[in-house]
Amino acid sequence: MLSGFVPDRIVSMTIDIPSEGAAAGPAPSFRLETIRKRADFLAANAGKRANGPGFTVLYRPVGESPTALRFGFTVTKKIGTATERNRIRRRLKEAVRNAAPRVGEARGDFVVIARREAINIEFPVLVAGIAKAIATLLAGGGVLSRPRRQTGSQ
RNA sequence: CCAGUCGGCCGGGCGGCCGCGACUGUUCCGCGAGGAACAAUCGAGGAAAGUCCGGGCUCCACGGAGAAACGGUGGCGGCUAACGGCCGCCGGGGGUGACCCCAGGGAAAGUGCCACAGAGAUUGAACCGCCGACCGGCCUUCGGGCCGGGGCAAGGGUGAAAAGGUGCGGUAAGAGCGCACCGCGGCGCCGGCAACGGGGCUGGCAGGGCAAACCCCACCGGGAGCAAGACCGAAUAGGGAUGGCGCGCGGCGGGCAACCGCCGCAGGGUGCUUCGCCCCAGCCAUCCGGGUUGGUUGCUUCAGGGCCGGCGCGAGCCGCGCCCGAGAUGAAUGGCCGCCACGCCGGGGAAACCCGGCCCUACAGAACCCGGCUUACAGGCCGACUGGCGAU
RNA sequence: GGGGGUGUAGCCAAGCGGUUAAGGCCGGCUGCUCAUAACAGUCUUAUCGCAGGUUCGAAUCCUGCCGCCCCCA
Repeated sequence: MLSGFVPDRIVSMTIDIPSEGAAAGPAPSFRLETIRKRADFLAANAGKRANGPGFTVLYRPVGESPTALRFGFTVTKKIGTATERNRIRRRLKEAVRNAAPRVGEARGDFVVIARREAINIEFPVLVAGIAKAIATLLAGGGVLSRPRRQTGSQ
């Protein structure tokens, strides 16, 4: 039963993020592995989540996964037109590609869910936000995802 | 120079670093399916959009074909694979003009509707009016006057619309009553492929509007859509076949039999008990078929675009000579930066232009492929033409 | 990819060719009450989603757009 579930909010710890050189300088080579199966997205839904500027990150530590680190991107139709959705997803992917190597050896599935504000957020802010969210999740922080309520009983 | 009309085009450029997808090549890894690295090449649009039409392609249905029903289209001719698209022409309307707009067949096939106002609204009428020729009556100064019967539809008024319009004649007043012109109907003639135009004779006029009301006529349309369709096919559960082992007793029914179904008893489980409820058959092996997640294919080179030459007023057609060519699939074409154009502002200059600064760069993302239509769009370029003003 | 519905005042809505577009809620004012509510009376509020067209006349009919909602694969 889902009734006895109490989401324990964990205090978000501040993590040192190298602020200088966020946008300048060539990003280190990093190959982005993306999630493509619907089942993997649904599985990540049950894990912890952390919010950033213009997005939410879901984390699912997968031990036996063949690839150690994978990222998925979700941009729903409600957010905007096709051009806007494309732009948001590409910027988020690039932000992840710039931010991911700084958090060290991460393992598991991360799903980035975009919000509409992501289209106007400065790119360095996006990169820093992604790095912070990933670090928070890897350190065990974040908020547990609430299970979806089935009936409207109060 | 100002104002305007029409048509066509562009939709920032160059470069650096780090990335993405496809294909080809080389190398490496792997028994293999396949994977990795590197290099070269290519990698969004004029609307890729809306999904409003038309096709190709695929499957389904159907003897060929036609009809009914339903839906669509609607001047004529042409273009086209086809179209509700485009071109040319005709007719009507608007504009000084360039030019623009029009669902533009049929109202004597039938049905229906036309509110309010108005006297009258469709086999239509006389409210205010006009007349006093004709008939009757009264009066008379014998000129005529008045009243009634009656005649009329010109004028007023109502309306979107009131039995052709204007003018002259005519008349008591009037009226296609007569005439001229215009409009309309009928019949020839001429021009044109045709829509239609021109002109002749003739008819005094036959008769309202609405078909984006039902309808009639002509023409067109079978349905669904690449998530179409084809192939491969995991785990788990379930289905079928065969074999092995197992399957309490009795009755009834079916069957040659193996066996199957139903009922009762026995047995087991639950439960304190009566009662009640549930179980009473499978397990294993091999094979087969359906099928979900997933994968492969369809999948991009064809009614393709551009240059050139020829034909056509044009839409287009022909010729091949040359050049070009996205293919993703939780979905590639991106992130950051520099310079320069374009634009704006300020300053200088007679001008070309120079210097400094700043901002903007729209609408928007392929999803099987084409032809159109419609809608969105910062800024800019080119050409043709019209009207006005000025100069020569 | 395919299909359906809907848009009328701040809200819910009727009207589907004919004067000036019902009705209810809300709001304003007045009465009643010591006061509020309720009740009674009265008043205001409409580019009929937008743009063209047909018609004498359009919220209504036709065409093209726009927004919102829903369904199927």
